[in-house]
Amino acid sequence: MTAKHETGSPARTPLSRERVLHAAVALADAEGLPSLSMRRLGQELGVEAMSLYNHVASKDDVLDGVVDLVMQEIEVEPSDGAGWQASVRRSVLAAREVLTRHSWMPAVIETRTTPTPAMMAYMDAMIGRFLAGGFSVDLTHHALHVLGSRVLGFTQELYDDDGPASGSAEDAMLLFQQMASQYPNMARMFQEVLHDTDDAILGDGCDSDAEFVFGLDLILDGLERLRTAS
Amino acid sequence: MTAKHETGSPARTPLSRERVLHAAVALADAEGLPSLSMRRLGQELGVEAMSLYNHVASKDDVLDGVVDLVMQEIEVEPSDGAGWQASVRRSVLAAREVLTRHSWMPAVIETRTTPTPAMMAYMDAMIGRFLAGGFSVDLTHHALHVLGSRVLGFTQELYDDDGPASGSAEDAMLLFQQMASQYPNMARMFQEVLHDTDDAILGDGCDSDAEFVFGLDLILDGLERLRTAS
DNA sequence: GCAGACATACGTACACTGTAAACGTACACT
DNA sequence: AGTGTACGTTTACAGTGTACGTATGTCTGC
Repeated sequence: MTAKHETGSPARTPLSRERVLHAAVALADAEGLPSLSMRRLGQELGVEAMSLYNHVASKDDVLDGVVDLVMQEIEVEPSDGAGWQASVRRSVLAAREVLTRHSWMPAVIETRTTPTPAMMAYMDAMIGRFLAGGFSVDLTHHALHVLGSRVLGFTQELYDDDGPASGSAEDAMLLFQQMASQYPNMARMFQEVLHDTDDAILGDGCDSDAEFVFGLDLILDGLERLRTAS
Repeated sequence: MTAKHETGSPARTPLSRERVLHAAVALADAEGLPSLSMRRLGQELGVEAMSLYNHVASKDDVLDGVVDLVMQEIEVEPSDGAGWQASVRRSVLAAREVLTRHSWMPAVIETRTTPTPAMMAYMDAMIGRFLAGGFSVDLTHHALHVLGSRVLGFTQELYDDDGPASGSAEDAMLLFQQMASQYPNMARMFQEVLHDTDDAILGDGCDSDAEFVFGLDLILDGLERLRTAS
């Protein structure tokens, strides 16, 4: 009996994944992360909450999409010949600028378990900058850990473990080759790092305690140098 | 009609704030942060959820208390004469050890807005180590920002703003004097930093963008040194 | 010993959350 | 014209934090 089928309806633009995600970003920007609920989001789009599920799989899916969308705002300029340091610096600051603009992002990212394509692309570009700058793969790996919280403005320790038995060896190999084509630098680093440590594919192949100490000492040494210089 | 008033009840130990908080830590340790709900917590204590509210003000209060409790686990040994670097290092690693043991802590801390006493004490001791090691107040201030995510294993950017008009100038002064007695090093740093910048009491008196760049460059310089050394 | 007072635990209720299932409608293709 | 599919709605459920009113202790003054 809800028959309000006025022919010549106001031609509302149909929902779509993109529209949902954009609305989600806008909502979080405007009213904060807690306001980003499915009902509120639907309301924002003039639609019932459950309708969203025709375009996104779940709220987690929304959050993943939102993260990816925002990460794409970080423009990754090619590294000109001005040296790795300037290049990395600009890139990190670009990321910070975007994440500062969407101040709720760090909190969201920390809840995500799998990195999104845009994050992978960002990391791959970052790794490329270090390698092009004359860093060994090993030192590049360390560098990423040290920058850690700085690269994206939060502690990441991402891809902690991809799940203990999340796939067979063949699956992993396939995934790796697929990754290699899209994220060559990342693939190269993984390959080398995994080769060094005798760990199996399980485990991300780096000792997080050791990485922490490495970064800590790098910072402490830098501070000591500043102290004696003053 | 639920009259089961058996005199000689099993003498259950009465609830208390301490008991609630300890149970909360144990629960989060055992079953993860999402399991830490008021109902579940009451269940763990053999009590209904609402009964907890006789001893804690809210769930936020529980989380604050839990953070403080865990922070107290970090033993802050006095700095022996082995140099500031060793002292700070041990202290940071001690914090990391505790936070690793309670892996849900970083997530909780990020949700807190006001630092707890135990966190203040930890920071005060840390500042003291730098000052005793010959750092200027200014460099100490920078150092804290650089260590940032390292000190406690997460990005803090704490005390963003204590609220724009959260108190009069006299209130702020009183609060400050109270703080000065308990956290002398912190008070000293605040005083000097606030004095340098011409900002009013409002605003934490440090340019977070500048601090970010300072830390970033310190790290990049350290990496460059490692690169040329290899 | 007993009455009243007070702290505390309980049950209920409300406004939220995400989302599973069933339902209706409107358009596209055969 | 018939049919299938896409998509929005409705309803419902199991959670969450917590405000309110009631019942049960336990302790104190007479």
